[in-house]
Amino acid sequence: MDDLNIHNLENLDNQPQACAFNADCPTRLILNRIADKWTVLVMILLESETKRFSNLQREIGGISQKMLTQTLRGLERDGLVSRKVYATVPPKVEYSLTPLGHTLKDLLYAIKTWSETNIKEVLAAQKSYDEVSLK
Amino acid sequence: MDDLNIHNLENLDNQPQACAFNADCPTRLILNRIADKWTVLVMILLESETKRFSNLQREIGGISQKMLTQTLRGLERDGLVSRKVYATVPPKVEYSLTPLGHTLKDLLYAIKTWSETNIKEVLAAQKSYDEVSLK
DNA sequence: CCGCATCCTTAATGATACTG
DNA sequence: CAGTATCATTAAGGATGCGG
Repeated sequence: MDDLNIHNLENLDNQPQACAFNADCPTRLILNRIADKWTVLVMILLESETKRFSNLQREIGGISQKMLTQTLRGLERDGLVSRKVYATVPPKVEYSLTPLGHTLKDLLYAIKTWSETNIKEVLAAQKSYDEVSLK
Repeated sequence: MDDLNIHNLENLDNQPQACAFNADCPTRLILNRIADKWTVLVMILLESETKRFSNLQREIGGISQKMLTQTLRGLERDGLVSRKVYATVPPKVEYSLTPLGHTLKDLLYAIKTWSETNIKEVLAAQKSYDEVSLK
């Protein structure tokens, strides 16, 4: 695994194919994981405590059962979320962050904080852009 | 604009519809912007210096002209990127981050750093997950 | 050089029904 | 409750050609 195509992102002009900028670099996988519509929301909820499937679905507005399942499976496959099944009737499944998942805490909250801080400015920019486009 | 549905993310159990967890909250727009396949790559390139369209396309492996245009337009609309057209023949268009865009610098680099730091562990987790699934 | 418009293909998501 | 499976729908993306 030491031959992964991971390079320094500095001096990009001298390394046009560096790291994630190379379509074949595995680092792209991480970007595509974070760049998932639901990943951030699911992980922020799991960051504070273990939660059940139905709990997550109730708290995340607009997510379908299919999408939640898909997101959780992807996160589990990436080693960010762990899934614990209780052999009871009815079944009970608990999701939590793995230690690796918890290392994303600061990043997740940075995204949350930036979003909340700058949403108004972004909306204003959109409004302005759209008005100009109408001319 | 003071009536935006932005709430505290703490005590989520008491606020199941808080903020980005509400499908109708505008904060979702920000998540969907960051959760764009190309946003992070484009913005990291523009963070250090102004770049031309063809320059960006050359440096981002795998992005099509259509997707780069679409990403840049979206970022421009959100007030994160500014576009400067030179009325020359042939035309020259320069892209750079706005002051608002620059405020994402730390976040962008946090994503980059986390990705580079943990890519091996994620790949190992995927491999392990896939092997178990085959049984 | 930049990038829009069009057509076409493929991937993502939603809706519904069913199971341990 | 927590899914899986299937089908239908929609959205995303690629390819090509044209125009400022």
